[in-house]
Amino acid sequence: MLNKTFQPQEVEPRLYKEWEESGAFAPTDKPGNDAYCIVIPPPNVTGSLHMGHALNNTLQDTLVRFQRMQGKDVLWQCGTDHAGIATQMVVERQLQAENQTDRRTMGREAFVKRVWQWKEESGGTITGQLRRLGASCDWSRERFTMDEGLSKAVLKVFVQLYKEGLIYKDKRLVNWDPKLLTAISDLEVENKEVQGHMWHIRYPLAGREGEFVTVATTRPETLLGDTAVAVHPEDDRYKNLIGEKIALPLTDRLIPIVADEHADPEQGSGAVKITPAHDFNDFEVGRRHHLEMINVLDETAHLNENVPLKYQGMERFEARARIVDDLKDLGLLEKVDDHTLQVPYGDRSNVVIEPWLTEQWYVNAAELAKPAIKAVEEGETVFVPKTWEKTYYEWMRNIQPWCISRQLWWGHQIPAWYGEDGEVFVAESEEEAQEAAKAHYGRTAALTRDEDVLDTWFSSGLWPFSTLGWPDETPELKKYYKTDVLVTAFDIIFFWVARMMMFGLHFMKEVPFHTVYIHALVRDEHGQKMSKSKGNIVDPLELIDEYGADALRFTLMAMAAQGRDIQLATSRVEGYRNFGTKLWNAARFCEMNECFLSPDFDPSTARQTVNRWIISEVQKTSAAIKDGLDGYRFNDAAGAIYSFVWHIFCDWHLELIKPILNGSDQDAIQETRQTAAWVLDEILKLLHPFMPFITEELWQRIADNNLPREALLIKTSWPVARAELIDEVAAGEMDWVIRFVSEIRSIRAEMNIQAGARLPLLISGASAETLRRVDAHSDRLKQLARLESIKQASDLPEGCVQTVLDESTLAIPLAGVIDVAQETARLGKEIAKIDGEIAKIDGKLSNAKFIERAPEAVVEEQKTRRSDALQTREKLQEALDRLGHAR
RNA sequence: GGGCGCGUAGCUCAGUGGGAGAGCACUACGUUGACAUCGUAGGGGUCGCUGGUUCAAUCCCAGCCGCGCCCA
Repeated sequence: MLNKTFQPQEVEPRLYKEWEESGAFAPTDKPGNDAYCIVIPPPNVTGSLHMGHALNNTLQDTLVRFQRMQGKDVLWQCGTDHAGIATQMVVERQLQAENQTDRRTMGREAFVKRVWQWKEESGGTITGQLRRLGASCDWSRERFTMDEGLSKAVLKVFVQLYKEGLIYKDKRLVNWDPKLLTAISDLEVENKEVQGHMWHIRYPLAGREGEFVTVATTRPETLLGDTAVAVHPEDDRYKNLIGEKIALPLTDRLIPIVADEHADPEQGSGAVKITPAHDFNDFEVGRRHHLEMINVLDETAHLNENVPLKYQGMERFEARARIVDDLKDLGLLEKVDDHTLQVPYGDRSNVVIEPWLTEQWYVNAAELAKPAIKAVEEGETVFVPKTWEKTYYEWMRNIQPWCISRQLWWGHQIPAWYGEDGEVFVAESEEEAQEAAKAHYGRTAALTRDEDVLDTWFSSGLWPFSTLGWPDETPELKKYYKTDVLVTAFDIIFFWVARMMMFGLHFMKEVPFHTVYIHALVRDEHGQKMSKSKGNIVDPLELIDEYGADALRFTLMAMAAQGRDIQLATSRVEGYRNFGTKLWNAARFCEMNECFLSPDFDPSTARQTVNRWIISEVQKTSAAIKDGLDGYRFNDAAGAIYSFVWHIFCDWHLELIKPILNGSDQDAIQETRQTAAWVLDEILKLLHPFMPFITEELWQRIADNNLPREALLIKTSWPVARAELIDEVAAGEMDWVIRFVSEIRSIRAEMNIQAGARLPLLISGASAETLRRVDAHSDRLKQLARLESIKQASDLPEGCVQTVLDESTLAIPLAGVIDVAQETARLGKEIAKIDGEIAKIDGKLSNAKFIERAPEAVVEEQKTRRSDALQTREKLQEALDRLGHAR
């Protein structure tokens, strides 16, 4: 016997273990099966599960379970990435906390060893949390971006791209993180709006005593690296100064005034200072005018030896204050305005990023982007919702060289070796580099390896094929590439999706997936983005603890409408936990009533209308779920199963069959029990991808009463909708029964009739079919509407409460009991409502153009609606008239 | 400045060129031994505003107002 409620805490770990040990998560490897593959967006190995992961993996797991049940040979390829900067930071912080040491003191080898050690200890956190969510990925194939095979892939890709000229070294401005002491990519920079100042500084003209050009800047400290002042070539105020020199304040340098369209005459004074080594725009100006590039900052953003002695060694913001003071003393500070500006911050370090001149490795992303753009244009890969394709194009068509080197120790070390003269040898191993060097120098040479490592996304960009074994030609690679769908959030379209597309096409000559499903961002219930600093994080694990994994999963699914963010309210999670309880109790009801599935039960042989009807509804629901999931409309799929289980099966079917189960017709009892058990079984299958735990538990518990199951539910076949099981006649008849009961319940409640009182019911004006239905369903009509009797009457007595059902009038004689005024008001309201509807339809039908131009079916529909409404109105009017006689 | 998206019930959100929906919250009443993590019934919306297209607009188009996000 089932308990009153489902206990997720007890059941979830047990079932998960059972699934995993049974091999249910691994591909079946049966020949002839269609392959279906999803690669997981690898979470950071340092990470822990947040709501975004919960949504992302719930969607994937639902798809994967659904496809698996449909007989596909499913691989959900899982793993984690090494998260270069983030992981290195974590370990460095630990070192500092523990023994006040740092990585430089330890040395590279010891440090990297320490990171690996940490990864072994805590790298399992997030995978354990994914298990709690119910994720059915194939753990036996779990990969890590730094493991041997994936590292081999990275080497091969780097070397090949280098040989093809698509990877190269260049000296240009990068986004430099002066705290982490590494370059980072454009994408790792977060621009924040801050309140700052605009300093207007007078730059004295050389050889023209007392004359100035005023420039405005938000970064006065870069003045020391200025190598020009630019004015717009068409700006009449400055035309005559082009070619003149400025005596750069605080230095002894003379710098030219150049004409460049970068100077905007509308902005400030129209003249701008040019610091090519410290500003991306100025860098371009500098190139155009062959200006000197003076780097005035060191790697920690302190002023270096290229500035006057008094400023050397000063921190950048301290230097700013000092320089402003000095300019003021010299009378060169014209004014200071308040100014809002965008300041670049490192997304990991949260310090202000410096554009800094260094030599780094780059990928020619523009070249790799070309086929990646074309593949989406031609529909080889489709984004769902489609609107994200615009975002993808926008980024891909304006793509910049991708800086891939990082001055870190944790990551894939760049396979480049340098000879003593700086000659570079790129090779997959030191031996090969040595050979190349020998060929080059004609002798054995001492080589040193490039110290830097690669951007983490360089390795995760290979994920869809490196995890399948590439560069080896494994059976998995052959079978599962290209993969099916990538499920991810929009914020990593650039970081990851774009790069997988580029690398996939370049190395596999085929897109990595045919569909990219972009899901929502999960926000808090007020629409705020969840963040630690706001303190509005909802921890998915806490929700799982409180409501169970199924409830959380179903909530996310039900709210995962395309193109819209999810605002998560715990009341919704609670509601879907209740849904699980509802199902549990329905199963309990079946158990109590001995509704046990018979292995040879054939739903097409059911004879009872109520059974034929529910069997039809199962088919419709199954089709709706499949439609929803196939179209990535998860909320529609979830809604279909929810309303079927609660509002059709529980609210109506189980109530409607009670009179049969409690009756004496043994054939009917037998058929009804088997049908109910069969429907419950179908429900478990249909709901399994959404709520895997409760369904699997019920699947097994039901078997205890019945017959042993051949397989776990996770391995059971999906119930494909069968059109031949849909009986529209039965559906129409049960719809009538439901409306009958609802009408009576409604008037009882409105007329404040005692809930328990059994009442006699009179029916008049009924057609032969209606009378047949009354007869066929009298037991259930009487029970659900709390009626003592149902009798046909040609004349209704005075003092009845009345309602209209199609052509017939239902009346409850309550002479002397009902409040005539109240009933008059109620009927009056009904009539007014229907009059409104009739008026609206008449408006359309009297419009000649409507008759002329609207499709015939629409006109017909309106006519039918009108005559139905008119019929109801007449009946209601009659009822009202009768009431009048009672006065 | 460029781009994308969103304004539908008190709240959170679906939806559609032709009869306004769900969950939660709210109100009333709880009978029928599956379920109070429940049942039954009910109230509640000028579908942001203004124009246009159309026989017909909450839905399509334009403008405006408000909000969010991405990029510069």
